[in-house]
This record gives sequence, C-alpha cells and structure tokens, in this order.
Amino acid sequence: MKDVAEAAGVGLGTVSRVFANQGSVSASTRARVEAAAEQLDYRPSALGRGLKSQRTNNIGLVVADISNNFYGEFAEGVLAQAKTMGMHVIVCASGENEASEREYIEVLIEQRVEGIVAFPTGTNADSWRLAQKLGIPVVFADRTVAGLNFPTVLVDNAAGSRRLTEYLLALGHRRIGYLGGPLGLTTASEREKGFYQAHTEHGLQVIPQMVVRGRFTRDTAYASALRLLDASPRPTALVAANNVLGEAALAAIHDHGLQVPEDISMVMFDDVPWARLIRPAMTVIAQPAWQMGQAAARTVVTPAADQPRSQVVPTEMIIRGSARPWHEPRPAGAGRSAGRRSS
Amino acid sequence: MKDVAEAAGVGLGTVSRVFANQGSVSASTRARVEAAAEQLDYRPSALGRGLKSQRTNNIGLVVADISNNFYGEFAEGVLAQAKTMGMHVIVCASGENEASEREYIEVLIEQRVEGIVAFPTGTNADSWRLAQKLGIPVVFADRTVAGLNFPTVLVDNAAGSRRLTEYLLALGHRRIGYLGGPLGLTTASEREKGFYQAHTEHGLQVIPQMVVRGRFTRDTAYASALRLLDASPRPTALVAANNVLGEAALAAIHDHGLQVPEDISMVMFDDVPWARLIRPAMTVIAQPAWQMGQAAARTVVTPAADQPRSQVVPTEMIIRGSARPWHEPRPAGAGRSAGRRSS
DNA sequence: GTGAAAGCGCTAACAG
DNA sequence: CTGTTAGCGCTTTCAC
Repeated sequence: MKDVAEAAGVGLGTVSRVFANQGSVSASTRARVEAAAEQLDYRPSALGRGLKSQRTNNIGLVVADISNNFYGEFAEGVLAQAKTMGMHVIVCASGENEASEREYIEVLIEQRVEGIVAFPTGTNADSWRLAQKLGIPVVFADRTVAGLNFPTVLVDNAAGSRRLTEYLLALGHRRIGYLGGPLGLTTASEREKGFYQAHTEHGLQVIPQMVVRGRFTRDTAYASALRLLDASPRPTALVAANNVLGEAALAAIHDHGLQVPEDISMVMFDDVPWARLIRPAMTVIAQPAWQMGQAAARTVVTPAADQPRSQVVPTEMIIRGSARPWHEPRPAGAGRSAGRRSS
Repeated sequence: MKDVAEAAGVGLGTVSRVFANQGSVSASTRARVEAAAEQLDYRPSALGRGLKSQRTNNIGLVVADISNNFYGEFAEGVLAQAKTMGMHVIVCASGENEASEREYIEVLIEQRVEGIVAFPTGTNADSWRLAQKLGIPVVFADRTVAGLNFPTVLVDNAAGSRRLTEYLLALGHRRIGYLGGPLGLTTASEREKGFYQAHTEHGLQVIPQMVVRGRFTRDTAYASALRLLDASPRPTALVAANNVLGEAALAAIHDHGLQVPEDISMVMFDDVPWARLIRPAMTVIAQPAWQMGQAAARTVVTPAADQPRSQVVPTEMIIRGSARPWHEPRPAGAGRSAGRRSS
C-alpha cells in the first residue's frame, strides 16, 4: 500500500479510503490511486485489514467427511450463503474424530473466524464453550452437544425414523433390522429412538439382535450391515440410519446374493443421488441439506437476536420402490425366506 | 498477548517465545506464562502472526461443486494432506462459472493464501498469472488453462475415453452416443478426442448426431442426455464423460422406460458410489480423486524444485456389467431397436 | 479532500 | 534468559 501511495503521490490514508470505498476522495485522486494500484498489481491484504478491523470475514465449517454427499450438499449451501454475505469458508473434516475436532476448533479460534458451523461429534463441550466465550458464534447442524444450548439447525430425527419404521410395520413387516450409529451422536440416538417409538406404538417389541450400531463412517458400516444380515432368522426389512449405512447395507445385501425388495425390504435416511438411481429406487427420508447449510451460515453470521434459537427443518418421506408388503409365510412353509409376494 | 504478559509479569517477547516455542525460556517463566494464558483463555491470533511473518498457513481450493462426489473425494485428499502440513483450507465453489472463479482468485490473493489448488474453468488466464506473479503457487487439477504452463495433476483423459469407447466397439457397438462437456474444459475436449481416436483406429467414423455436449453440471445434463436418447435411430451404447452426465443419462434412460444394459449399454468416467450400487454395476474409468487431491496439496505447498512439473496419475478401467455385446439385427428385422441378445 | 500518526497482535533483532 | 523496540499492512481519528 505504501508503494501505491508513493507511486500516486498521495498519503496512505487516501489509498485506504479508495480501497475501502469510504470517506471522500476526489475523482481525480481516486483515478490516480487506482492507476498506480493497477500498475503495481496491488491487492489489499486481508491480514492487515483484519488485524486493524478485528474482522476476518471468514467462517469455519466442520464436517465429518466432505466426500459424503450429505455434507457436500450442506457445504454447498454454506458456501452459497457465505458468498452472498462476502464471507469465506475454512473447511475442516473431523472424520468424526473427537481429538481432530478439538484441534480444528483451536485452529478456527486462532484464525479468528467470525463464526463456526459444525456437525459436532458430541463431545468437546469445553472447546465449544470456549469458542463462544471468545465471542465466536457457533451453530450446530444435524446434532447437538450435551450440556450446550447453542443455536442449531436440526431435523426431527426421531419423527423421521418413526415414519420409516411405521411404513415398514404397516407393510406387515415384523422383523425389522435397524442399522444405526453411535449413541453419542444425538442424530443417531434420536433416530434409534424413533425406531423404538414406532414399535411401541404398534404394541410391538424391538428384537434386540435386530439393532446394530456402527460408526457413521464407511470403514465400519459394512461389517455392521453384515452382522444384521447374518442374524437368524434374517430381518425381512431394514432401516438404515444414514446414507453411508444404507450404502453399506445395500452392498452387503448384494454380496449375499439378495435383492431389494424381493428378498428384503429397505428404507433409509438421506436422499442421495444413488437412492434415485438404483432400481427400484429407494424409499427415503430426505433432509434438505443445502437449505440447512444455507440457514446455518445465515444464522452464524447474524447472531440470533438474543436467545440461542434452534430451527427444525422439515424432512420429507419419499416413497419409492424399495419396500414391499410382507406376510407371514404359510404354515406349510416353503423356501428359505419371506416377502416374496407383491401386493 | 499484552494481557498475558502483564498477568505473568513478563515482557511481550517472552510470551511470544513461549507460544512460538522457540528461543529459550526458563521452565519457571514458561509455567507462569502458561498459567496466565490458561487463566485468560488466551489464544494467539493468526492475523497478528501472519502479518508479521508473512505466512498464513492457508491454502485455497477452488472446485466446481463440492457436492459432486468427485470433488468431494478430491477435497478430502487436500484436507488430509493440508492437515499433516499444518495448513488450513479455504474452499470456494465456482459452479464452473468464470466470473465467480475470478472473484475467488481475487479473494484468495487478498487472503494471502500460500497456494491455490484449482479445477480451472479454462479461462481467467490473466487472474491465474497474477496470482503466480504475486508469489502464490498454483496447481491445477484435472484440467489446464490455455497458455498457462502451471503445475498440474491430471489423468490421461483421452486414453480413458478411448478405452471406454474401444471396449464398446469391441463388443460390437457401431452406434455409440457420446455425452460430453464444453470444449473449453480441457478435460472435456480430451475425453471427446479419445472417443474420436477409438473410432478412427477402428476405421470407423463418428456419427455427428451421436455427440452431444452439455455443461458438466446438473442443470443442463439431463436435457443433453435426452437429446442423445431421442436421436433416431437411438444409440445402442453410450459413453458419459463424467459422473454428472452419467447420472443424467441413467435417469433419462429410466424415464424412457429403458434398461441398462438390455436396451442400451453404458459406460462412464468416475467411479462414484452409485456406480457400484446400481444393478448391474456400471463399467467406469476410475480416477483416484483422493490421491489427486493429496498430491495437488503437497505440490502446492512445496513448490516444485524449479520447473512447473505436471503429474499424470493413472486411471483404472473397471469392467462391470453395464455393457453387453451387440449384433446387427437380422435382416428380417423385428421391433424398434437392437441389442437384445446376450453373448 | 487529504496527510500524518497511532495502534490492531505478533515476531525478531538487539540490548541487557 | 528476558525486556524493549520496530514494523508487518491496514484503518481511523484528527488536524489542516
């Protein structure tokens, strides 16, 4: 900037005024400054500005895995909203790992971001509290952290899995497998709760071996799915608590030489692209990931009036063809399994 | 920091030394400083440090659409590598839009990032040149920009689509549709070139109506796919130049009441999750997106010795079940189309 | 309308 | 080993 000032033969302040576009500068001076800047390829430094103004125009985004379509859509929403607000986004992938998450929180604090949107692992309450204490607005997406009353953008997880389960129950299924996540994640525990609720409402009991929990990540999901399929007797239908688990379940089903929905019915959370591409397409609870990201970004930069306010966005159940009615096999029982009849 | 110094009863320099972990500080002083910092919830400011040291430890990543699994995987690779190097990543989604890309380049320059990894739209050569001139290493991924000899991480696009096309040709197909991207993207033009090469090598001519170009984004892909399917006679097989186009093609095929591979064979670029989940699974050219991201991030922070060096990563053709042999229908010609026989 | 000067938080060089 | 000081690039009074 100094160089520009010298080249234009003006003071530092004037150059600053030209670039900050405030205060008043005569047209001719402005032109001279701009010419000099152009000539020198000058670009203002966000560091200098940030240091002085105590504003970075940066926000942090902490997701588990950006290659997961759900987070990807969400991130697109955050990015889009950030762009309209002149904000930039530092993205961190925690891998659902608590230590990693804590490190990233520290990083973002040091970066003096003006807000953090995160899918929290469920722990690190102290780190989150610290960020807040240091004046950084935090918005949680998809999940919450025990003991922290932060603004959140959530979906009604319990209702979602309840609807999925009820749908299967209404179809006649009585041996429904549930592929869930670690209970430390509120998302996982709530979805599991919905699964139980649906059973209870129908006066039914959940069969213990029918509930299997893995991590919400690719590495362990397949093994969990296998465990469920190897139960004896095998479930006639299956609820997957998110798209990663659903993907693993479908792969495991195929690897067992089974077909959906002929041999086993299946439904899941998340309307990812492949849910629409497989035949028959998968019945799902669709979460508006992009809008959630947008809402979270908006909330985080315009700190809610006073109270930590939470918003619950609606989900939509999209019925497609991955589940079919099930009837108790005739006593004169035939083949190996069930669910062969269409309605 | 000043507060910490006062609270600990030491000078600024000492506090700095404690946190930068260099110079020597007596154990007792260090302890006192750390206690004071702890007490005050002090966290060093990356802005202050950055301004002084002229290093931000930030890099920029410019992708088209982070919700596209290919970019998502790539981004994961970048993030992972960045983490090991103590770097943080500002992610920008250009939406394949040139003006947007230019803005982001400006932003990243102002942010004083220490490197930019980008999937360039193919234009904005001047902006890229500027970044380089200002001392910011730039690495292009997947594509290049005309007139710019920057380091790149590429795959052999022409070879990939050539193999895909040859495979179809070897299966007997003679009316192969090609769903490609805008020729401004080197990725798109090279893949299209490979399609032509394969035909030429077989002494065949590409049928003009069989080549359709859309953008590499969701909005127009479906319409392009439709155009191809509505050609008369319809292609007996189809090459999609990336996963977005492939997704659109498959959706269009389904919407036409057609099946893969019974009614039409299909192959594509990108081994996305759904390619493995559909039945039969899709034959693809797999690009090692994660590794490409990792390599790009590594390259961008450790500027290649001297020369702009490019690396071409290997692709793998994974043959699955989405294409089948085709034979000319018997002269005593029957129904509407072809490709009904299996080998 | 414009220049000069102070200071944001930090590091590095230099005394002590 | 530690305190002091200057200055990174910018904005923002405050005079003129």
